[in-house]
Amino acid sequence: MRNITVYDIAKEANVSVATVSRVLNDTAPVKISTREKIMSIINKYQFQPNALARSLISKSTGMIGVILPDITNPFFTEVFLGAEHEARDKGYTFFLCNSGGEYYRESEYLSVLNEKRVDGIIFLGGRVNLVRNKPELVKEVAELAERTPVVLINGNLPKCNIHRVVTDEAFGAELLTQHLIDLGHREIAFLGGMEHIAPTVQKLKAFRRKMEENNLRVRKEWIVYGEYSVKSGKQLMNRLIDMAHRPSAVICVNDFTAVGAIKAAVERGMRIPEHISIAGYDDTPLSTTVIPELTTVSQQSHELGRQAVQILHQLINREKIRKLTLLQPSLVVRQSTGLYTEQR
Amino acid sequence: MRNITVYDIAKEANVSVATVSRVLNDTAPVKISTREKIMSIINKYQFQPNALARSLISKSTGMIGVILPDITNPFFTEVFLGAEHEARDKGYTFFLCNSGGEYYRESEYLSVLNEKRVDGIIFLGGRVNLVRNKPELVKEVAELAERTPVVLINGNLPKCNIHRVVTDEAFGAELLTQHLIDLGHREIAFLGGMEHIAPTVQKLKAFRRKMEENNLRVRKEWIVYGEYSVKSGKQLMNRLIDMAHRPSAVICVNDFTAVGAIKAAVERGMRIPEHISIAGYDDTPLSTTVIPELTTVSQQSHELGRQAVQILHQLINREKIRKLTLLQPSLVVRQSTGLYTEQR
DNA sequence: GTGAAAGCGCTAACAC
DNA sequence: GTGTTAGCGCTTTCAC
Repeated sequence: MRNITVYDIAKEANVSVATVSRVLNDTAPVKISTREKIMSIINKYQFQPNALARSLISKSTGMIGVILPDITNPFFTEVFLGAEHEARDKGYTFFLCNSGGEYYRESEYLSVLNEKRVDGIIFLGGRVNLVRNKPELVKEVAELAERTPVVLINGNLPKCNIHRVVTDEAFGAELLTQHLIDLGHREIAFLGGMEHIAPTVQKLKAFRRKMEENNLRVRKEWIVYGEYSVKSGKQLMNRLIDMAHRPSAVICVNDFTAVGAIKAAVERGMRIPEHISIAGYDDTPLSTTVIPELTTVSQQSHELGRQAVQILHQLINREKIRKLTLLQPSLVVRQSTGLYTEQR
Repeated sequence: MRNITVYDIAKEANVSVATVSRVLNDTAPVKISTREKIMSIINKYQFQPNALARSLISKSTGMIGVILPDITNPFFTEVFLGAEHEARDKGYTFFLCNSGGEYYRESEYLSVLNEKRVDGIIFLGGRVNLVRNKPELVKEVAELAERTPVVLINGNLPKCNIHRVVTDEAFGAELLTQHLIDLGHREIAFLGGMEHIAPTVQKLKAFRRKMEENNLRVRKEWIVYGEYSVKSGKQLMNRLIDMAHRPSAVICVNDFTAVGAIKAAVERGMRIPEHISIAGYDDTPLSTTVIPELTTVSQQSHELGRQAVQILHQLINREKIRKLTLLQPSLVVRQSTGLYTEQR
């Protein structure tokens, strides 16, 4: 069965395709009787105009591409939800591109999104989180950004001047550090994350600064790099526990890592926060799921997504808009951090 | 700056658009020297053919729509990952449609996916999980399925004969029930889920059957409906704990609910599994994150997604393929269930 | 109010 | 091997 088109509708209604198009788009007055006739035929066949053909002319697809490293991480999932929420009444739909953080897959997706002529792109993780980037990787995005609106979430690309919406991750880390210091902790460790990933570096730097400000020493063996997973958090925490001298508090690079750390500590018979305070970062749903509930920093993930779409929308409509949107993170104190005690 | 097209390439290379198209698609031999000339111009301008125009002709977009109720639930996220994995080398990309389980939004998405002429649709949750469905809701999907390949995951639509890939949820519930009985439990409760949702009904029925088989009584106040969230699990468990007579084991409708149940029990000073055994369903990443780790049933979520894409792919290529693909769930015993003890 | 026809960017006969 | 041309399904001037 051939697909039904405006021509079929026009023919059956004894009008021209132009008229059908007019009622479809309400783009010019049509005599009420002919409009009704056309509508009834449209309904009869459940006719829906081919969006491809429309987009070819209108040069807009109503599609937004989202490139993110890991759909399995609730942080990204929350960002997506925020984006989706904002996009609802604006009529956008989403291409979800799960890059796994691999650059070649990011490149592939960039290219696909371009071919499919998405109206805009939201980019998270992977190359936009690199401390020092490869020129080719940057160039790919920069060139695409000249044709298609792109916004980076919690990331950056050198010399690119691409629109960004970011939370001040350093500030979040400062909040956390100060919180622990206020609780009386003087020996604090930093767990997880990779040395070449910008958000990690920023947090770590802020942590160090805050410690210094308070005349507290940061032991270098208490800065342990790893990944961003529960598994990694567990391993790293075990390493920490095995040390002759343990910290009384631990800041983890994200909630996943913190949960892993808690698991390791509990398995080794420690009580949290009595024996050790553990803090996460991101305030994912996971943080209220775990026992004890996690003290963490809210990145306003939902809001990040919302704002990104809002900016994209303005960009698509050729409105001028500030390049940088900064959101303030906030400390969320729950049960996994407590007053420093001798009891270790 | 106007968009660059095959015409621009053709002009600069002193050939016709047909030749450009030929090198683009490798659809006919082209003299090597002209091919090279064309390629160099393509590279020079970073030309990428407009997929919209291509799709208009080829009648295939390489896009698959995924409608699911909650991107925040790791079960769906794992299914998506499986789908994405299978789709990689097949060249599909995904429209992610988060319905929130609301029928009107499902309808909207169905309509959008149709207009955008996706090559196939994967449908999870919402209306395909209803015990008794509304004809309009069914009709929408059925009609679309005549034009576009559709596969349902863990769902069904009456009289529709749409392709489905499902896990045998009843069998999973039986495994779980038997497991608890084998541990010596005789008083078991069922927590969470809604009365009109098919997967829940199936599990519950299987639970009852298995109990009967073992001459065990199912108290009706121990079957408590609710939702599928951590919060709901917590509430329901608290209700159970408040009862004069408590069960020694609890089967939860999904992992979220089980985690909530664990939280409630722990907060009330109970130890798991010493005081009460708690089991989940789905084997989401959450189940290894919680303390104690969750005994649960694996739905093979990743495989569900993989198979769905595989079937879609065959459907798209007009291959004949069985309507029903059944996956066997498997019991995953971890720490949250244990031998029945008097200690309560 | 309505129709004829051009054109969006591409592919695929068909001709040479 | 390569060019001409007719669509794919729609929107949009420009006439009338």
